[in-house]
Amino acid sequence: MILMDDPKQHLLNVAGQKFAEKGFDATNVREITEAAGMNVASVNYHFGSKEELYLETVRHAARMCEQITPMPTWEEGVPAEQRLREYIRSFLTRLLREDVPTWHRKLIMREVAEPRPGGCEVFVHSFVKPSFELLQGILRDLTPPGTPLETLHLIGSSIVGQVLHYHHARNVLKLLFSAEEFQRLQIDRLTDHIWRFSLGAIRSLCPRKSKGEGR
Amino acid sequence: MILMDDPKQHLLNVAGQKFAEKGFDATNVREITEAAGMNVASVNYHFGSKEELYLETVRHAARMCEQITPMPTWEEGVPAEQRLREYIRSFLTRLLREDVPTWHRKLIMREVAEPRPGGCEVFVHSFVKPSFELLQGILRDLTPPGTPLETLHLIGSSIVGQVLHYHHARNVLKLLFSAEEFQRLQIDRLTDHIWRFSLGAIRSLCPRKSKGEGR
Amino acid sequence: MILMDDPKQHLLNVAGQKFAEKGFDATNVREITEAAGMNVASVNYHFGSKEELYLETVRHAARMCEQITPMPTWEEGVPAEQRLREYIRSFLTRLLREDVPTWHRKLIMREVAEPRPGGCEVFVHSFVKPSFELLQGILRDLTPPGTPLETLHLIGSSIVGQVLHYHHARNVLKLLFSAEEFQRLQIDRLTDHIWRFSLGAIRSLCPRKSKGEGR
Amino acid sequence: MILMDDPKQHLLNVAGQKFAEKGFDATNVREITEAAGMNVASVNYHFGSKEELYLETVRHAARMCEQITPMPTWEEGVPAEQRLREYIRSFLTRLLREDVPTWHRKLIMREVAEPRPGGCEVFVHSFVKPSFELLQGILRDLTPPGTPLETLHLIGSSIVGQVLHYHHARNVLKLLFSAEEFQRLQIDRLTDHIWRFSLGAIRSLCPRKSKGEGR
DNA sequence: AATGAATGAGCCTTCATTCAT
DNA sequence: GATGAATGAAGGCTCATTCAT
Repeated sequence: MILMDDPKQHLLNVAGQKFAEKGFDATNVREITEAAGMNVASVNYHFGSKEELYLETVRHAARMCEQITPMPTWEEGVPAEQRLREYIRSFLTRLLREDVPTWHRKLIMREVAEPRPGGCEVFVHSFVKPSFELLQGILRDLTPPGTPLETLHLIGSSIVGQVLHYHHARNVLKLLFSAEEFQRLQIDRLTDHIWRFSLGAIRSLCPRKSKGEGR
Repeated sequence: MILMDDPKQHLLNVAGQKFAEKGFDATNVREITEAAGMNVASVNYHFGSKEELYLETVRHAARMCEQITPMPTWEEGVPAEQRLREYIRSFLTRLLREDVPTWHRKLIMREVAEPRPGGCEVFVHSFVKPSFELLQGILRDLTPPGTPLETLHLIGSSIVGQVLHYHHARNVLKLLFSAEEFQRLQIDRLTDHIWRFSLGAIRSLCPRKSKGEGR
Repeated sequence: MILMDDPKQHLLNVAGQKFAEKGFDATNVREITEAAGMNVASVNYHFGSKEELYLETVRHAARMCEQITPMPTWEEGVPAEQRLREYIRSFLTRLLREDVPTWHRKLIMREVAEPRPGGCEVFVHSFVKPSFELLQGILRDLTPPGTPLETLHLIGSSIVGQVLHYHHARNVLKLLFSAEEFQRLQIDRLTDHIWRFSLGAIRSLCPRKSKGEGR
Repeated sequence: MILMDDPKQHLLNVAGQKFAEKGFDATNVREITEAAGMNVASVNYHFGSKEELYLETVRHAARMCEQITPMPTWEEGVPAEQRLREYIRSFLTRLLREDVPTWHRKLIMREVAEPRPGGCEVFVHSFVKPSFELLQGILRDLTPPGTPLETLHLIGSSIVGQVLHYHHARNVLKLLFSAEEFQRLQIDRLTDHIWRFSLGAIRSLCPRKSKGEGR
C-alpha cells in the first residue's frame, strides 16, 4: 500500500499521470480513483469535480516544473553565447529528462497545445512568458542595438521551435529514424546542435555584433 | 440550406471540422449530424461507426492536403538554396494558408501529435516521410559530401521544428505577441526569416560548401 | 442466383428458415432480405410489416406440414392397434424426418410452445385439434365403452407427450446420450418403442378390451 | 412499496420474472428496472450487463428449483414402484406447483428448450442429468437384469416426456380441453395416471420381473 | 472525514420502417 | 413493381456526480 499521508496529494499525482497520458476526455474518474486505491467519490469530495481536479493538476505541474528544473539565472558578465547555450540546455532538460516524473511536462505541453475551454490561459501566460522573455534578453545581447523587436521575436521562435520539436515530433521521429539513432538524441547532443545552429544563424543574420556582452 | 449532392461527403466534411476542432472523444455524433442537418443514424449508415468515420476523415484530410498544397518538385539545375526556400514556403503554406478548409491540416497535426490507438501510423509514415526525405535531399546538396546522416537529420529537424512551431504554438503566440504583430506573421515573412536563418546556420556549420548545385 | 419466379414466395421461405432457427425477436429484416438477395424494403413492400411476414410464414408452415406429411386416414376395418402405430409413426415423421425442409415444423413447434401475442391461436386450434381428435378416435376403440373422456384425454396426452419429447428435448438428449446412441433414435425404432409402451399401458389400465375393432 | 433490503436480489427476482415470461430478447432493461422501481443503470451497476444479469437469473432459478422442490431420496428397501411414483410426483411438482414463484421453472425450461449461445450448457448438464440418472436407477430395479441400457433410456424418455408434456403443452391443453377439465389436471391426478400408465407399460414390455426390490 | 451505493443524463448503435424515384 | 437511401425511436451501456451513512 502506498503511503498516504496526504490523500488529496496522492490523488492529484495519480490523476496527473493519467491526464498527461491520455488527456482529459479519455480519462475517467473511476480509473483514477482505482489506480489511487481510493473511493470513486473522493474526486468530488476533495476537488469538487473532475474539471477542477484537472485544473489543479495543471497548476501543480507548472509549479513542479519550475521548481524541479528551474530556468537558469546568471550573474553579471556571463557572455550571451554561454547564456544561450544554458538556456537551450535547460529548456531541453525540462522536456527530455527522465529522472523526474514526466507527467508534469506532458500535461503542460498538452495544455499549451490545446487549452481546455474555460482553461488556464492565465497560467500559460505566467508560465511561458517569463521563459520567452529570458530568451529575448539573451538575444538582445547577441544582436546589434536597434534590432527590431519583431526580428528578435522571429529568432526566438526559431530557437524555441527547434527545441520543442523534440517533444512534439517524438512519435514521428521514432518512425523516421532508426531506433539506434533515436536513442542518441540526448540532451547534450541536441543542446550542442541547436546552440551551434542558432548561433551561426544569428551571426549570419546580424553580421556586426557577434560578441555578447553582459546585459 | 447547404447543397447536399453527396450527403456522405457532406457528413465527412462536417465531421472533419468537428474532429479537427475538438478531437475524437470530445465530439459526439449527435453534434456532427445536427451540424450537418442530417439524421443521427446517418453516421452509422454511411460509415458504419463513429470510429470508421474518423479514420475516413483522416484519410481524406491527407489526400486533400497533398492535393491542394502539394510539395514542390524541381527540374534539374535548380539551386539548392532556392529549393530550400520553396520547400519552406510550401510547408508553411500547408500549415497557414487560410483560403482552403483548415480542418485538413488541423486533423492531421492532431493525429501526428497523438495517434489514436489502432490508428493510422502507416498513413502518418506515408505522409510525413516523403516530405522529410525531400528536405534531406536538399540538405545533401547544401552540405559538403561526407556530411554524416545524423547531422543532416539534426539540421532537418531544426528546419522542420521552426516551421511547425507556428502551428503548435499558435495559441501561445497570440498571447505573447501583440495582436498587430501576430497578424503580420504571414507566410512570406516567415518563409523569408526561416530560410535566411537556416541557410546562415548551415553555412556556419559547414563552411566549405556554400553553393548548391543541382542534385 | 436463385430462381425467383415468385419473389414473394422466395422471401417467405427464407424468412421462415430464419424465424424457425432463431425466433422472431432475434431475426432482423436486413438479415432475411440479404439472405434472400433482395432489398431491405421488400419485406414491407410484400408483407406490410415484419410481424405480418412472420404470421404468413407460420400459416405457410402449417399448410405445408399438413400437405407434405399428412396424418393418415384409414378405411373401415383397420385394427386400432395398427392405426395407433401408424398415427405414432406419422407424428414422429412430422417431427423428425430430414428429407424435407425442417423449418416448417420447427416454426410451428416454436409457435405452439410460445405463441406470439396477437398471434395465431386460431390456427393452432385448427392445426393441433384434428390431430388430437384423430388419436382420441383410435383410443376409443382401444378402450372399453364407457371409458370416461378424461381418461382418454390423459392417455392421449401420454402418447403425444412421449412423441413430442424427442422434439423438445433434442438438445438435452444430445448431452445425456452418447453420440452413437443419439444417432440411433430413428423414426422406426421410436415408433416401435412408443407403440409397444403405450399399448402395454392401455391394456394394463383397461384390462377387458384388448382387441381393437373398426370404428 | 416493495421491501428492498437487498436491491440486487430484488432486481434479480424482477428480471427473472420478465425473462421467464418473454425471453431475453423481448425484455429490455428499462422494463425490468421500472418494474423493480429502480434506476436504469442499476442493472449494469449490480450485474455488469444485461447478459450477465440473465445468466445470474438462470443460475438462481436452478438453485432455487433444487432447493424448493428437491428430488426425493430413499432409504434402502423402498420398493421401486413406490420410488417411481414419488419421482413422478416430485417432477410434476417442480413443474406445476403454484405456491412458489413460477418463474424459476419457466426460465429453466426456456433455457433447456433453447439455450442462449455462449450460455449455460454446463449448468443444464448438471441440473438435468442427476434427475435422469435417478430415474434410470429406479427403472433398473423395475426391469429384469440384463435389460439393455438403450431400453432403459427409451423407457425413461417415455416417462419424462409424459411429465414434461404438461409444461410444454400448457397453452394448447387450455384450448383442447374444457376450462373445467383443465382445472382438474392437478398434480395428484396426473401422478396417478402417469404412474399407472408407465408401470403397466413396463410390466408389459418386461413381463418377468414385476416386483421391485430395494436397489 | 470519507465512503459505497445508486443515479440520470448522455453516448453510440441497431432496427423496422418510410419515401422519392 | 421494386428499390436504395435515409429516418427516428429505442436499445444497452458509460460516466461524473450525489447522498445517506
